[in-house]
Amino acid sequence: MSQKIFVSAKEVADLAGVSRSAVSRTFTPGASVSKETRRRVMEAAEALGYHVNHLARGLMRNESGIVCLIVSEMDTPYRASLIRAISRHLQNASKIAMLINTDRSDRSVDEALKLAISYRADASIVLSGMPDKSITDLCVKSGQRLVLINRDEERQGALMINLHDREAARRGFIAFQRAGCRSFAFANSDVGTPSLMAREEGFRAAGQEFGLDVTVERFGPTRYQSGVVLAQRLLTREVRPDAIFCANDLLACGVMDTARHQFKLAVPCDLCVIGFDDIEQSSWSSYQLTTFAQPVDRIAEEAVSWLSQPMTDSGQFCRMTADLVWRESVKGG
Amino acid sequence: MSQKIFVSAKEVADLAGVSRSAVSRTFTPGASVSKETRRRVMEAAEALGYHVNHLARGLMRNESGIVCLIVSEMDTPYRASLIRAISRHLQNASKIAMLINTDRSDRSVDEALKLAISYRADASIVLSGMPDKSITDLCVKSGQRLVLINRDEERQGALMINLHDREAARRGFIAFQRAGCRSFAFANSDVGTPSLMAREEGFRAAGQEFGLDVTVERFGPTRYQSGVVLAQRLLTREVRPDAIFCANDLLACGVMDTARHQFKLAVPCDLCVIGFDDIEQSSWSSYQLTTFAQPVDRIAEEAVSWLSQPMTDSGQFCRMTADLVWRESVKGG
DNA sequence: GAAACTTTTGCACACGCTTGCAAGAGCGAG
DNA sequence: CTCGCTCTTGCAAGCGTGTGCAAAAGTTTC
Repeated sequence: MSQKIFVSAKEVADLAGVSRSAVSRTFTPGASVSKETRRRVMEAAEALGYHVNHLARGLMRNESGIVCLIVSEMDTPYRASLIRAISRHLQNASKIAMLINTDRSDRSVDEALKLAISYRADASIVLSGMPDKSITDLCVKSGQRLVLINRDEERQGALMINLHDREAARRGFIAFQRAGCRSFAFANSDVGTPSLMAREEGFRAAGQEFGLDVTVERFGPTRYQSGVVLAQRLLTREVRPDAIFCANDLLACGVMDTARHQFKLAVPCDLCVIGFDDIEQSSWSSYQLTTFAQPVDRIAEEAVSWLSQPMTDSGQFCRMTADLVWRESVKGG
Repeated sequence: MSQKIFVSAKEVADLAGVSRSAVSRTFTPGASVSKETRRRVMEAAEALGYHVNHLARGLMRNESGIVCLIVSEMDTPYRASLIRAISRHLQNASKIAMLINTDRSDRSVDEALKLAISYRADASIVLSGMPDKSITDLCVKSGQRLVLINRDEERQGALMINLHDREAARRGFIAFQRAGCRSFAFANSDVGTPSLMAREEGFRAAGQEFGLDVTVERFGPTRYQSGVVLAQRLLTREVRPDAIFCANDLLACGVMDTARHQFKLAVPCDLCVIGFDDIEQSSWSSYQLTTFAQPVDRIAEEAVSWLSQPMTDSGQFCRMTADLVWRESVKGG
């Protein structure tokens, strides 16, 4: 191990000819220091390359400034853009994001939260998986803030951010109807994430409401390749759907590509497609996918601003609506 | 501010009826504790929900376990997958990733490194921008490890990971020639990142080597939309290129889409395209892009494993080769 | 049973910082 | 000059750990 030799407040104090407290106060907003002392301290700090040790500060203040982001498959477009938005908002709030990768297993979300506790994170934001209740209770009991995004299960003391998934799916169904579609399908992954299931149920319920059949197909993880398989299954049915609602844009891209290249179908003429998330690729001219946009920036803003609000004992729900972005994958926008 | 009340080693010690040192040793691998004491400590810790305070431990050991990832535009596919790979390798090495977003300005890379120092990070990995020499010197002097990925500028005491960009570009040129192309172009962004410029120069040099003209166009950030503009400029030239090497896959996607949809060109018949990075989208059937693959996982592995190796004074270079992934965007792979 | 040795344990200090407290410095009013 | 006031400053305690040191406990050997 390399010997680290960071410069400490003591050294700055010695060089500036003041006490350690003085340099501490210089770097503490709102503390009482004279103009002159501050100048000398800053000068000495600059010369030595001094930077306050946030670890020690966190230890004293009982507030580390660290916020853990717990996420799997973080290279997925939607996840990546959410991470980006959150990290930006955190930095604006003078906090810092710690990234915990939970790719390995579902249990690893619990491990992640323990890590968050170990680093005395001020808060944790969970984007993937669902932690065990005993762990979230421990977090909350320890005074950590906890935000669950698209998890849709109640946890005491946490903020739960969700979308109106069911209602969005219903709006999607109606859009298909307006476009003159007659045979409706829902393409889902088989991971069973609450928000994905809510979309499926919403779409199904809409079918029931209008007395129309909905075929549902589920397969694999929520990725492009699953979309390929789903399209192959759906488009070889005896009655071929002319409308497919995909649980997410990645699936939709796979579905569209397969419909076009393998089945030689034209979108939207032969097949209408709607997705969910509004990832960047959906706007590319190969797709021009009509989709529901996740309000990524608002989610990030809501999550971060909640972190600095006074704690309430009960859990708090925050439901946002996903706006439908009209492009070319549905007839007659 | 919420009052945080984490349980400390003292409380565990009291409950277990041992000294505080005992519990400290229980959680220190290789320390001397009897089987019996360890059991009682673990029991008490479990009951109270105790977790070692990594902040305090870092303070004592002078080793925080934190590694800063300094990156802008982290929702870009290549960046996102690199971040994912690095975070996974870090966790395997019992370290934790701190994510610093430098979207705002180039100066903010320096700010990011100062933040890394403040949190006494064991190391920083720079994926975007180029920090000022005075800052990197301070990092190294403080005993921090520093990894620069695709930055291609020497820094004392740092590990610099780069690809053989020029050579790859040359191989690309030859592939175009074999495919029977006659009019060569290079599509670049105008951000001037060293690795992007190296690819451009390599391609240019190859043209010179074979006595063939290369037209170069630069525009905007390194994104899809810039690819659209670049295609529009290149494909309206009096002599239309039939081979375009794109500095990266995102540009290539924009170029391909525009060539096909706006100019009604067939790829690869009318136009051959090569990209760089091998992002996921390149394998989607709408693109089937022939491209040079960044060895993302090897980069991450190399970076992380270097962190635990003894420090050398001089900088260290690590050059990897990008393998050409043959798909359908060049004739006759 | 005692000596020689190993293993375990508690004490106390150190890490770098914040902050309450009381003493000091400056200053205008009387 | 002295009193009372405000603004600064240093002292020292404390945050939750790790670890060297010496004492205590346990184990082996003769």
